[in-house]
Amino acid sequence: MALLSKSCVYGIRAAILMAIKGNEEFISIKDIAKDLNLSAHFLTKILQQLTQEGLLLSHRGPKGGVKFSREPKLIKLIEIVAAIDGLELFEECALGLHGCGTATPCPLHEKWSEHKLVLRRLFETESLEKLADNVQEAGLRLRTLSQLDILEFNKNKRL
Amino acid sequence: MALLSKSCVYGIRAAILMAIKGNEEFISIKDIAKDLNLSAHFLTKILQQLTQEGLLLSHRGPKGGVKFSREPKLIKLIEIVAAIDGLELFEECALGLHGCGTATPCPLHEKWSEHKLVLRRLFETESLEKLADNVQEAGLRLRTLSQLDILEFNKNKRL
DNA sequence: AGTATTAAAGACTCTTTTATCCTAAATTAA
DNA sequence: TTAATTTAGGATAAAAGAGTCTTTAATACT
Repeated sequence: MALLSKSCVYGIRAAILMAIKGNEEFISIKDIAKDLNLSAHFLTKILQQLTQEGLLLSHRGPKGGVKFSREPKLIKLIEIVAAIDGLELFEECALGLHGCGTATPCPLHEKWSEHKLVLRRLFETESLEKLADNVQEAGLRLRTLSQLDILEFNKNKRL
Repeated sequence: MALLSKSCVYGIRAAILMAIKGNEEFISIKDIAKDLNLSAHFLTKILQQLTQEGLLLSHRGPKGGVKFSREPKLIKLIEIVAAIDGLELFEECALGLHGCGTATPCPLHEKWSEHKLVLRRLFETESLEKLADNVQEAGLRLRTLSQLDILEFNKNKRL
Protein backbone atom coordinates (compact mmCIF):
# COMPACT_ATOMS: atom_id res chain seq x y z
CA MET A 1 0.00 0.00 0.00
CA ALA A 2 1.07 3.49 -0.78
CA LEU A 3 0.07 6.53 1.23
CA LEU A 4 -1.66 8.17 -1.73
CA SER A 5 -3.38 6.76 -4.82
CA LYS A 6 -1.68 7.07 -8.19
CA SER A 7 -4.32 9.52 -9.32
CA CYS A 8 -3.50 11.63 -6.31
CA VAL A 9 0.25 11.71 -6.83
CA TYR A 10 -0.25 12.46 -10.53
CA GLY A 11 -2.52 15.32 -9.52
CA ILE A 12 0.07 16.61 -7.06
CA ARG A 13 2.92 16.39 -9.55
CA ALA A 14 0.83 18.22 -12.15
CA ALA A 15 -0.13 20.89 -9.64
CA ILE A 16 3.49 21.49 -8.67
CA LEU A 17 4.48 21.73 -12.31
CA MET A 18 1.69 24.21 -12.90
CA ALA A 19 2.88 26.25 -9.93
CA ILE A 20 6.37 26.30 -11.43
CA LYS A 21 5.02 27.61 -14.71
CA GLY A 22 3.24 30.41 -12.87
CA ASN A 23 -0.47 31.06 -13.04
CA GLU A 24 -0.67 33.71 -15.74
CA GLU A 25 -2.21 31.77 -18.61
CA PHE A 26 -4.08 28.54 -19.11
CA ILE A 27 -1.68 25.62 -19.44
CA SER A 28 -2.63 22.77 -21.73
CA ILE A 29 -3.05 19.44 -19.99
CA LYS A 30 -1.38 17.73 -22.92
CA ASP A 31 1.77 19.74 -22.28
CA ILE A 32 1.73 18.94 -18.57
CA ALA A 33 1.26 15.25 -19.35
CA LYS A 34 4.16 15.34 -21.79
CA ASP A 35 6.40 17.00 -19.20
CA LEU A 36 5.46 14.47 -16.54
CA ASN A 37 5.47 11.52 -18.92
CA LEU A 38 1.85 10.60 -18.15
CA SER A 39 -1.13 9.73 -20.30
CA ALA A 40 -2.84 12.99 -21.29
CA HIS A 41 -6.29 11.40 -21.20
CA PHE A 42 -5.77 10.07 -17.73
CA LEU A 43 -4.37 13.32 -16.44
CA THR A 44 -7.33 15.16 -17.94
CA LYS A 45 -9.67 13.06 -15.83
CA ILE A 46 -7.68 13.71 -12.70
CA LEU A 47 -7.46 17.45 -13.24
CA GLN A 48 -11.18 17.46 -14.00
CA GLN A 49 -11.71 16.48 -10.38
CA LEU A 50 -9.67 19.46 -9.27
CA THR A 51 -11.72 21.68 -11.56
CA GLN A 52 -14.96 20.30 -10.19
CA GLU A 53 -13.74 20.98 -6.66
CA GLY A 54 -13.08 24.57 -7.65
CA LEU A 55 -9.30 24.35 -7.27
CA LEU A 56 -8.71 24.86 -10.99
CA LEU A 57 -10.35 26.89 -13.72
CA SER A 58 -10.50 25.27 -17.14
CA HIS A 59 -10.94 26.64 -20.59
CA ARG A 60 -11.59 24.75 -23.83
CA GLY A 61 -10.36 25.43 -27.30
CA PRO A 62 -7.09 26.83 -28.61
CA LYS A 63 -5.10 28.59 -25.89
CA GLY A 64 -7.24 26.65 -23.47
CA GLY A 65 -6.09 24.54 -20.56
CA VAL A 66 -6.18 24.80 -16.81
CA LYS A 67 -5.00 27.30 -14.22
CA PHE A 68 -5.42 27.70 -10.50
CA SER A 69 -8.49 29.54 -9.28
CA ARG A 70 -6.34 31.11 -6.54
CA GLU A 71 -2.65 31.93 -6.16
CA PRO A 72 -0.64 28.71 -5.81
CA LYS A 73 0.83 30.32 -2.71
CA LEU A 74 -2.52 29.90 -1.01
CA ILE A 75 -3.15 26.33 -2.13
CA LYS A 76 -2.04 23.64 0.29
CA LEU A 77 -1.16 20.08 -0.61
CA ILE A 78 -4.03 18.76 1.46
CA GLU A 79 -6.53 20.44 -0.85
CA ILE A 80 -5.31 18.33 -3.77
CA VAL A 81 -5.39 15.19 -1.65
CA ALA A 82 -8.87 16.02 -0.36
CA ALA A 83 -10.18 16.53 -3.90
CA ILE A 84 -8.78 13.24 -5.22
CA ASP A 85 -8.36 10.72 -2.40
CA GLY A 86 -10.54 12.42 0.17
CA LEU A 87 -9.56 13.03 3.77
CA GLU A 88 -10.09 9.44 4.90
CA LEU A 89 -6.35 8.98 5.52
CA PHE A 90 -6.37 11.78 8.05
CA GLU A 91 -9.62 10.88 9.69
CA GLU A 92 -10.10 7.15 9.80
CA CYS A 93 -9.13 4.44 12.28
CA ALA A 94 -5.89 2.69 11.36
CA LEU A 95 -7.59 -0.67 11.84
CA GLY A 96 -10.56 0.38 9.75
CA LEU A 97 -13.05 0.06 12.59
CA HIS A 98 -16.04 2.21 11.89
CA GLY A 99 -17.12 3.22 15.36
CA CYS A 100 -13.55 3.85 16.54
CA GLY A 101 -13.29 7.01 18.62
CA THR A 102 -12.70 8.26 22.13
CA ALA A 103 -15.76 6.45 23.44
CA THR A 104 -15.10 3.12 21.72
CA PRO A 105 -11.43 3.13 20.66
CA CYS A 106 -9.48 0.40 18.91
CA PRO A 107 -6.20 -0.69 20.51
CA LEU A 108 -4.23 1.65 18.25
CA HIS A 109 -6.58 4.57 18.60
CA GLU A 110 -4.59 6.81 20.86
CA LYS A 111 -1.24 6.50 19.11
CA TRP A 112 -2.69 6.70 15.66
CA SER A 113 -4.95 9.67 16.24
CA GLU A 114 -1.98 11.56 17.60
CA HIS A 115 0.02 10.59 14.55
CA LYS A 116 -2.76 11.45 12.11
CA LEU A 117 -2.64 15.02 13.32
CA VAL A 118 1.07 15.30 12.58
CA LEU A 119 0.57 13.79 9.15
CA ARG A 120 -2.30 16.10 8.42
CA ARG A 121 -0.30 19.08 9.55
CA LEU A 122 2.42 18.11 7.08
CA PHE A 123 -0.01 18.21 4.18
CA GLU A 124 -1.70 21.33 5.50
CA THR A 125 1.58 23.16 5.78
CA GLU A 126 3.10 22.56 2.38
CA SER A 127 1.86 25.03 -0.22
CA LEU A 128 2.19 24.40 -3.91
CA GLU A 129 4.32 27.47 -4.30
CA LYS A 130 6.75 26.29 -1.65
CA LEU A 131 7.05 22.88 -3.28
CA ALA A 132 7.52 24.54 -6.65
CA ASP A 133 10.30 26.66 -5.19
CA ASN A 134 11.93 23.54 -3.77
CA VAL A 135 11.95 22.04 -7.21
CA GLN A 136 13.45 25.07 -8.85
CA GLU A 137 15.99 26.07 -6.26
CA ALA A 138 17.37 22.63 -5.59
CA GLY A 139 16.80 21.12 -9.01
CA LEU A 140 14.45 18.51 -7.61
CA ARG A 141 12.47 16.04 -9.62
CA LEU A 142 8.87 15.51 -10.60
CA ARG A 143 9.23 12.67 -13.07
CA THR A 144 10.11 9.05 -12.48
CA LEU A 145 13.56 8.24 -13.75
CA SER A 146 14.22 5.79 -16.53
CA GLN A 147 17.67 4.24 -16.72
CA LEU A 148 18.42 6.71 -19.49
CA ASP A 149 17.35 9.62 -17.33
CA ILE A 150 19.66 8.43 -14.58
CA LEU A 151 22.63 8.47 -16.92
CA GLU A 152 21.57 11.93 -18.01
CA PHE A 153 21.29 13.07 -14.41
CA ASN A 154 24.72 11.79 -13.56
CA LYS A 155 26.14 13.88 -16.35
CA ASN A 156 24.23 17.08 -15.70
CA LYS A 157 23.19 16.75 -12.06
CA ARG A 158 19.81 18.02 -13.13
CA LEU A 159 16.61 16.93 -14.80
CA MET B 1 -6.95 5.65 0.46
CA ALA B 2 -6.37 3.96 3.74
CA LEU B 3 -3.03 3.53 5.41
CA LEU B 4 -3.22 -0.26 5.34
CA SER B 5 -4.98 -2.70 3.03
CA LYS B 6 -8.05 -4.54 4.27
CA SER B 7 -6.12 -7.79 4.29
CA CYS B 8 -3.57 -6.15 6.51
CA VAL B 9 -6.02 -4.79 9.06
CA TYR B 10 -7.83 -8.14 9.14
CA GLY B 11 -4.48 -9.79 9.79
CA ILE B 12 -3.70 -7.35 12.57
CA ARG B 13 -7.09 -7.75 14.21
CA ALA B 14 -6.72 -11.52 14.07
CA ALA B 15 -3.23 -11.35 15.51
CA ILE B 16 -4.35 -9.19 18.42
CA LEU B 17 -7.21 -11.56 19.11
CA MET B 18 -4.80 -14.48 19.06
CA ALA B 19 -2.54 -12.66 21.48
CA ILE B 20 -5.50 -12.12 23.79
CA LYS B 21 -6.26 -15.85 23.75
CA GLY B 22 -2.67 -16.62 24.70
CA ASN B 23 -0.35 -18.80 22.69
CA GLU B 24 -0.76 -22.16 24.40
CA GLU B 25 -2.72 -24.13 21.82
CA PHE B 26 -3.51 -23.87 18.15
CA ILE B 27 -6.52 -21.62 17.59
CA SER B 28 -8.88 -22.46 14.74
CA ILE B 29 -9.09 -19.82 12.05
CA LYS B 30 -12.82 -20.40 11.80
CA ASP B 31 -13.21 -19.38 15.43
CA ILE B 32 -11.13 -16.26 14.95
CA ALA B 33 -13.16 -15.35 11.88
CA LYS B 34 -16.38 -15.84 13.80
CA ASP B 35 -15.15 -13.61 16.64
CA LEU B 36 -14.10 -10.89 14.24
CA ASN B 37 -17.11 -11.26 11.98
CA LEU B 38 -14.97 -11.99 8.90
CA SER B 39 -15.12 -14.62 6.17
CA ALA B 40 -13.20 -17.68 7.40
CA HIS B 41 -11.91 -18.50 3.92
CA PHE B 42 -10.61 -15.02 3.40
CA LEU B 43 -8.98 -14.89 6.79
CA THR B 44 -7.37 -18.27 6.08
CA LYS B 45 -5.65 -16.77 3.04
CA ILE B 46 -4.41 -13.83 5.02
CA LEU B 47 -3.10 -15.89 7.91
CA GLN B 48 -1.46 -18.22 5.39
CA GLN B 49 0.77 -15.32 4.45
CA LEU B 50 1.78 -14.92 8.07
CA THR B 51 2.51 -18.64 8.24
CA GLN B 52 4.59 -18.49 5.09
CA GLU B 53 6.57 -15.61 6.54
CA GLY B 54 7.28 -17.70 9.61
CA LEU B 55 5.27 -15.54 11.99
CA LEU B 56 2.72 -18.26 12.63
CA LEU B 57 2.83 -22.03 12.94
CA SER B 58 -0.12 -23.90 11.51
CA HIS B 59 -1.47 -27.32 12.11
CA ARG B 60 -4.14 -29.20 10.16
CA GLY B 61 -6.79 -31.54 11.40
CA PRO B 62 -8.86 -31.63 14.57
CA LYS B 63 -7.39 -29.42 17.28
CA GLY B 64 -5.49 -27.74 14.48
CA GLY B 65 -5.26 -24.05 13.79
CA VAL B 66 -2.60 -21.41 14.07
CA LYS B 67 -0.37 -20.07 16.82
CA PHE B 68 2.53 -17.66 16.97
CA SER B 69 5.98 -19.07 16.32
CA ARG B 70 7.33 -16.75 19.04
CA GLU B 71 5.87 -15.11 22.12
CA PRO B 72 3.40 -12.40 21.11
CA LYS B 73 5.38 -10.15 23.40
CA LEU B 74 8.23 -10.27 20.91
CA ILE B 75 6.13 -9.72 17.80
CA LYS B 76 5.79 -6.15 16.64
CA LEU B 77 2.97 -4.74 14.57
CA ILE B 78 5.35 -3.93 11.74
CA GLU B 79 6.04 -7.63 11.21
CA ILE B 80 2.39 -8.24 10.37
CA VAL B 81 2.33 -5.23 8.06
CA ALA B 82 5.57 -6.32 6.37
CA ALA B 83 4.21 -9.81 5.74
CA ILE B 84 0.95 -8.60 4.20
CA ASP B 85 1.36 -5.12 2.73
CA GLY B 86 5.13 -5.04 2.60
CA LEU B 87 7.26 -2.18 3.85
CA GLU B 88 6.58 0.08 0.87
CA LEU B 89 4.66 2.53 3.05
CA PHE B 90 7.71 3.10 5.23
CA GLU B 91 10.24 3.18 2.44
CA GLU B 92 8.78 4.74 -0.67
CA CYS B 93 8.60 8.31 -1.92
CA ALA B 94 5.28 9.99 -1.11
CA LEU B 95 4.98 11.09 -4.72
CA GLY B 96 5.78 7.59 -5.99
CA LEU B 97 8.95 8.66 -7.79
CA HIS B 98 11.21 5.67 -8.20
CA GLY B 99 14.63 7.29 -8.07
CA CYS B 100 13.69 9.58 -5.18
CA GLY B 101 16.44 9.76 -2.56
CA THR B 102 19.05 12.07 -1.14
CA ALA B 103 20.80 12.39 -4.49
CA THR B 104 17.69 13.00 -6.57
CA PRO B 105 14.93 13.98 -4.16
CA CYS B 106 11.34 14.90 -4.95
CA PRO B 107 10.01 18.17 -3.51
CA LEU B 108 8.48 16.37 -0.53
CA HIS B 109 11.45 14.11 0.09
CA GLU B 110 12.90 15.74 3.17
CA LYS B 111 9.67 16.21 5.09
CA TRP B 112 8.27 12.86 4.16
CA SER B 113 11.36 10.81 4.90
CA GLU B 114 11.47 12.38 8.33
CA HIS B 115 7.85 11.52 8.83
CA LYS B 116 8.20 7.98 7.52
CA LEU B 117 10.66 7.27 10.31
CA VAL B 118 8.20 8.38 12.97
CA LEU B 119 5.46 6.30 11.39
CA ARG B 120 7.72 3.29 11.16
CA ARG B 121 8.76 3.71 14.77
CA LEU B 122 5.10 3.62 15.77
CA PHE B 123 4.61 0.25 14.13
CA GLU B 124 7.95 -1.04 15.35
CA THR B 125 7.15 -0.10 18.93
CA GLU B 126 3.74 -1.65 19.36
CA SER B 127 3.91 -5.32 20.27
CA LEU B 128 0.95 -7.63 19.89
CA GLU B 129 0.95 -8.34 23.57
CA LYS B 130 0.77 -4.66 24.43
CA LEU B 131 -2.12 -4.15 22.03
CA ALA B 132 -3.82 -7.21 23.45
CA ASP B 133 -3.42 -5.78 26.95
CA ASN B 134 -4.91 -2.49 25.77
CA VAL B 135 -7.93 -4.35 24.54
CA GLN B 136 -8.41 -6.30 27.73
CA GLU B 137 -7.64 -3.61 30.27
CA ALA B 138 -9.63 -0.85 28.68
CA GLY B 139 -12.31 -2.97 27.05
CA LEU B 140 -11.32 -1.79 23.61
CA ARG B 141 -12.73 -3.07 20.36
CA LEU B 142 -11.59 -5.28 17.52
CA ARG B 143 -14.80 -5.60 15.56
CA THR B 144 -16.65 -3.06 13.49
CA LEU B 145 -19.83 -1.98 15.14
CA SER B 146 -23.24 -2.62 13.69
CA GLN B 147 -26.06 -0.35 14.84
CA LEU B 148 -27.14 -3.19 17.08
CA ASP B 149 -23.69 -3.45 18.60
CA ILE B 150 -23.72 0.25 19.34
CA LEU B 151 -26.98 -0.06 21.28
CA GLU B 152 -25.45 -2.99 23.12
CA PHE B 153 -22.35 -0.97 23.89
CA ASN B 154 -24.34 1.91 25.26
CA LYS B 155 -26.02 -0.46 27.66
CA ASN B 156 -22.96 -2.37 28.80
CA LYS B 157 -20.08 -0.03 28.01
CA ARG B 158 -18.25 -3.03 26.67
CA LEU B 159 -18.06 -5.30 23.64
C1' DA C 1 -9.52 -48.42 8.88
C1' DG C 2 -12.83 -44.76 8.77
C1' DT C 3 -14.68 -40.28 9.83
C1' DA C 4 -14.64 -35.69 11.16
C1' DT C 5 -11.93 -31.61 11.37
C1' DT C 6 -8.92 -28.21 9.88
C1' DA C 7 -5.41 -25.55 7.02
C1' DA C 8 -3.63 -25.27 2.07
C1' DA C 9 -4.34 -24.32 -2.52
C1' DG C 10 -6.48 -23.06 -6.60
C1' DA C 11 -10.41 -21.55 -9.46
C1' DC C 12 -13.51 -18.22 -9.82
C1' DT C 13 -16.35 -13.81 -9.08
C1' DC C 14 -17.00 -8.99 -7.93
C1' DT C 15 -15.37 -4.36 -7.17
C1' DT C 16 -12.21 -0.61 -7.51
C1' DT C 17 -8.35 1.50 -9.52
C1' DT C 18 -5.81 2.56 -13.42
C1' DA C 19 -5.73 3.45 -18.07
C1' DT C 20 -7.16 3.94 -23.05
C1' DC C 21 -10.13 5.46 -26.70
C1' DC C 22 -13.74 7.84 -28.97
C1' DT C 23 -17.13 11.45 -29.44
C1' DA C 24 -19.10 15.88 -28.11
C1' DA C 25 -18.89 20.64 -26.81
C1' DA C 26 -16.58 24.95 -26.49
C1' DT C 27 -13.49 28.21 -28.22
C1' DT C 28 -10.01 30.53 -31.07
C1' DA C 29 -8.29 32.14 -35.30
C1' DA C 30 -8.02 32.25 -40.13
C1' DT D 1 -18.06 29.75 -41.65
C1' DT D 2 -14.56 26.51 -41.39
C1' DA D 3 -10.72 24.25 -39.34
C1' DA D 4 -7.95 23.37 -35.57
C1' DT D 5 -7.43 22.94 -30.72
C1' DT D 6 -8.60 21.73 -26.23
C1' DT D 7 -11.42 20.18 -22.13
C1' DA D 8 -15.62 17.20 -20.92
C1' DG D 9 -17.66 12.93 -20.67
C1' DG D 10 -18.80 8.26 -21.60
C1' DA D 11 -17.56 3.45 -23.01
C1' DT D 12 -14.47 0.11 -22.52
C1' DA D 13 -10.43 -2.61 -21.01
C1' DA D 14 -6.77 -4.20 -18.06
C1' DA D 15 -4.89 -4.95 -13.47
C1' DA D 16 -5.14 -5.29 -8.66
C1' DG D 17 -7.69 -5.97 -4.45
C1' DA D 18 -11.35 -8.23 -2.00
C1' DG D 19 -14.05 -12.07 -1.32
C1' DT D 20 -16.32 -16.86 -2.25
C1' DC D 21 -16.29 -21.67 -3.21
C1' DT D 22 -14.51 -26.24 -4.02
C1' DT D 23 -11.09 -29.65 -3.67
C1' DT D 24 -7.01 -31.57 -1.50
C1' DA D 25 -3.91 -32.87 2.20
C1' DA D 26 -2.89 -33.58 6.90
C1' DT D 27 -4.26 -35.04 11.37
C1' DA D 28 -6.80 -36.65 15.45
C1' DC D 29 -10.06 -39.51 17.39
C1' DT D 30 -13.02 -43.48 17.49
